[in-house]
Parts: sequence; C-alpha cells; structure tokens
Amino acid sequence: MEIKTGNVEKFLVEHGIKPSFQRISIMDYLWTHPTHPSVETIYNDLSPLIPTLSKTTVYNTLKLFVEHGAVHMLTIDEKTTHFDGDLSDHAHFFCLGCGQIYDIELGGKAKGVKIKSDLFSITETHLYYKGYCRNCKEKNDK
Amino acid sequence: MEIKTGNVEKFLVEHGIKPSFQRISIMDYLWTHPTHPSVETIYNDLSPLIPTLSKTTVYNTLKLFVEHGAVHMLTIDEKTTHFDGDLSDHAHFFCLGCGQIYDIELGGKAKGVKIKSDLFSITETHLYYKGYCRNCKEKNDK
DNA sequence: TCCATTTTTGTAATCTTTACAAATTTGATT
DNA sequence: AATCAAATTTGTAAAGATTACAAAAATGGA
Repeated sequence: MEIKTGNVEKFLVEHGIKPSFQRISIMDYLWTHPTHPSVETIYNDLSPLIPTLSKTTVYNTLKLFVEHGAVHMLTIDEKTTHFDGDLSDHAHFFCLGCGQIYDIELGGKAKGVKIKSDLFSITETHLYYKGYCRNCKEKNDK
Repeated sequence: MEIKTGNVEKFLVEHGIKPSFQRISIMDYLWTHPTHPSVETIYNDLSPLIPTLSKTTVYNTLKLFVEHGAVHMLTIDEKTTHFDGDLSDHAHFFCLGCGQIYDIELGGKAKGVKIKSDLFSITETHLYYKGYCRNCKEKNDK
C-alpha cells in the first residue's frame, strides 16, 4: 500500500468524519497495519495503548468509516469481517488453511473487472480468490 | 441457470456425496430456487415439507456440499452466508437496500477474472458488486 | 462556566453458527 | 425377518460475532 504520509486527521475530515482521538487511532492503525485486521485484532492491539477503549467503539467507528468510504469492508472470511484501509483497486486472496488475507495487484486487469449496468447502481467492486498459500499447501501435501 | 434435468441423486453421487433424503431435498431446493438462499430460508421453506428436518442438518449438509464442490458459498452478505447451486462462471450483485443477490453473467469477461499465481494455489474465484437495485434506488431518490 | 450535542463506554440482548451426544436410519450379513 | 455396525439426523446447549441501548464522558460554542 502506498504510504499516506501521516495526516490521518486531514483524511478523516476530507471524508466527512469528525476526527476524535479514537477515530484517529483506529484509522492510523489501519494505515500502519495493511493486514486486513478484524475488529477483534484492532481492539486487542489498541486496547493496551488506549485502556478505556471499548469494543463497541471499534465496531461503531469502522461502521462509520465504511459508510463514509474511508475504509473497505471485506467479507471474504465467513467467520468475521475484515477491514482494509487501502482504497486502491486490488484483489484479495484468502487462505483456507491459515485464514490470512493477502493483497493481489491487478495491474492492467483492473479495468476489465469494473462494470457498468443498466439494472444496478454499482458502488463497490470486489474480486477475491480462495485457496492455499505456500505454507499451508506444503503442510497439506505431506 | 441452465436446467439440470432432474437427477439430483446422480449429481450427488458424482460429487462423492451419499444421497440421503435430506440431502436430495436440499440440493433439489437449491436447483429449483436459484435465489442464493440462506440456511434460514432453506430451513423455513423445507421444514413444512420435511417436518422432522433440523436446522443443524441444513448446516451440516451445506457444509458437506461446499466441501465436495457441489455448491458455492457466497459471503457477500456480512450478516449471513448464502448458497448457490449454479456452478457456472458468473458474478453477483448484492443490493445494499433490500439485501437481494442477483446474478450477473460475465460473457467474455469471465476469462480475464480467473488468474494463476506462483504464490498461491487458487481454488475459487469470486467477483461481486454492491450497490442499489432499481427498486431500492428509486426509493432512495425520493 | 453552562448547556446542548456528539462521542464513547459497558452491559445485555440478538443472531448466526458450531459442538456434541442421543436417537434414528441405512445397509450389509446372517 | 432379525442383528449389528456405521453413517446420518436431530435437538439442545454453547460459542462467537455483532448490535441495541442507556449512562457517562468529552467537545465546542454561547
């Protein structure tokens, strides 16, 4: 993910979100952890730094971010939703073994994936793959 | 979805699934209802016809089907998983207003979407769109 | 400082899915 | 037809993720 040089606060304001301390922290976390974390992970990691943080706040904040188009929600994993602060066009790979989500750059292919429709007003495009990453494949092959 | 002329039982056997009464009923339901139903919907619709049916059986059966590649699992909707008995290459559209999932035929585009990777062993490809269907868009515009 | 509004927090409730053990069914064998 | 082991189904209870909601805290303007 390309480095967004620092200004989380500015970014939030540009997306119509009032920048509170919690909101800045969570968005900053997403920018510095392009690992598609879940609410649980974000909460566990930020909780020591922000002792008063509530899991509900993490839920509320991410919902707000998604509504304002400031982050993308990934529903690849049927167990939990994951979040992506990288708004660029890219696909994802979900490993059925370890559950990790990897980025896949599309390059020229990106154009072919987005479509227009007379029937639907399309606001989001999602492309993802499932299978096994190298580590998990090797384990399986044994 | 192209009509699969009748033989659910044969189809299950071909996919390595022992065809019990419940399994046949559920697969038949998926073939005759290409509406991407959830466990809840399948259970509610079949329950009157099969009074002893348990929701656990619906869960177990669909899991079995997915593992054997006999149906596809859709995780577009973060609230619930949906199931698709149509195994052909096609994309989906999820309406953020009414929650319905529509099929989108890809035509020639289908080729560009499937990829090969050195890093990952890819077994599934998913392409979907989100937005508003005509009905919901009109409601929103008012 | 005061007050209204917004944000955060914690708990309880809801909803989906899974675990598990008992009951039932199946199918082969006698 | 009766027996028995294996597979399948069932119902309940538990787990996990998410939301509802009301109280507490923080914010910002008058």
